[in-house]
Amino acid sequence: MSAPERRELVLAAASRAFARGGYAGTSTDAVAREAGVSQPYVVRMFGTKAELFREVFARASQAIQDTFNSEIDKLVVDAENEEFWNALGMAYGELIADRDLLLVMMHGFTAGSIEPDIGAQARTCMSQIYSLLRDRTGCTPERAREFIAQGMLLNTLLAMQAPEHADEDPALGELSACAFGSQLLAETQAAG
Amino acid sequence: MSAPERRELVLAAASRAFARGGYAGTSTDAVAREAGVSQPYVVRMFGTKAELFREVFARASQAIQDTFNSEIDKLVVDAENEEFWNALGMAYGELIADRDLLLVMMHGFTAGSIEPDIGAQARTCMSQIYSLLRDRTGCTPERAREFIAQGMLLNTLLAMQAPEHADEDPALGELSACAFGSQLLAETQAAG
DNA sequence: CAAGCTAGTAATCAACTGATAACATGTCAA
DNA sequence: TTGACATGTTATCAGTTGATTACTAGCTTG
Repeated sequence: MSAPERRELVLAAASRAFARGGYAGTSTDAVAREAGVSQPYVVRMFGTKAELFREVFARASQAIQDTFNSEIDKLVVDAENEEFWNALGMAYGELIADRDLLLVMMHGFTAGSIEPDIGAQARTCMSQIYSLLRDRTGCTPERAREFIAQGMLLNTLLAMQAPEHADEDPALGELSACAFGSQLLAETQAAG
Repeated sequence: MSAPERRELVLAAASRAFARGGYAGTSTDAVAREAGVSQPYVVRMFGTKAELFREVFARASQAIQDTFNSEIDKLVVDAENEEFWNALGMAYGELIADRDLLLVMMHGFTAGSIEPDIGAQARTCMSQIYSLLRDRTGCTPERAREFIAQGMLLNTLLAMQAPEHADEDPALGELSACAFGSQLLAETQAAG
């Protein structure tokens, strides 16, 4: 297999592994096993574990921005209209099909105090998403904040596997249903 | 020093340490050094690292619920009134004085896939807070969701040290100011 | 004083981690 | 054919980690 192909394969495996364990909780060996290659190969391919995580995180960040951009391209932009924001929220739902993406983001947001480079990257990511929303929709800071806050709640509920355990806890189920919307909830339950 | 006193001391140290590094990223030795005791003593006092984290997390969870409960006791409950929710949000601000509390919560929310017991506890915590809000204010699921979502955004921004770096990135600064409110922002900047 | 309990520490361990170095294999151009 | 480069692996290492065991000093009670 060619190096770039293998690289993509390892990055995909790393995304799954980091999504599960976070930065500190995932060994390079775990990534290697997930990718079906040897551990030293993973390390040499990316230099350090931190570099590998940063690349995985950068791709997740880019994927989210791409999704928002393409969705805003499609929609009639009207920041005053709740329908518009619902549609944009549904676009975030597309991403939920790839759970790992959001979990990697989530872990990146919390890994900053342990690995300052990751922290800086996480802040840049958040800043870019906020700027994207503001610039392309012309909305108020409050509206953008509310939208992002909703996203953070979804990330958190996903991270704690709330949808999968919704039936065990009525209150948690109600919150999950309310946050994800009923159809997305069914998807995430099936996935978990 | 008596055992219960020492225990409190170690728990406080563990709270600081875990807030910094998260569950996986913090060693029992790091906690021990922070507390000024030996590493084996920390382990024997709590059995395992996971047990220690769970106790730290349980206290953080309880503190947040206590804050909400006592604030709701003080306020005139009116779930339709935005003033009421602003006041409750400000109560969350009291907690920001103890940054570690929120960071421990945040890390607990993401540690579930690595340590299932912690995951279950995190879900219970979220469920209790949601139930508390719903039961004591009589608000709609949507209103409770929005309030919690706002809290998750604050946690995330704190975790990525957004307030401390607000001046380096105008967009991030604007988001932070909007999320925390300007006076709380100043506090968190001073703390960081 | 001696026996026992409490509050600790020092020494040690096996497992794991990220990283390095050395080696193997295949392919392709001169 | 041979040499160089690309794509990997095996072997190895020093440091860290959570946990166990055995020990010690101080207090208290009979």
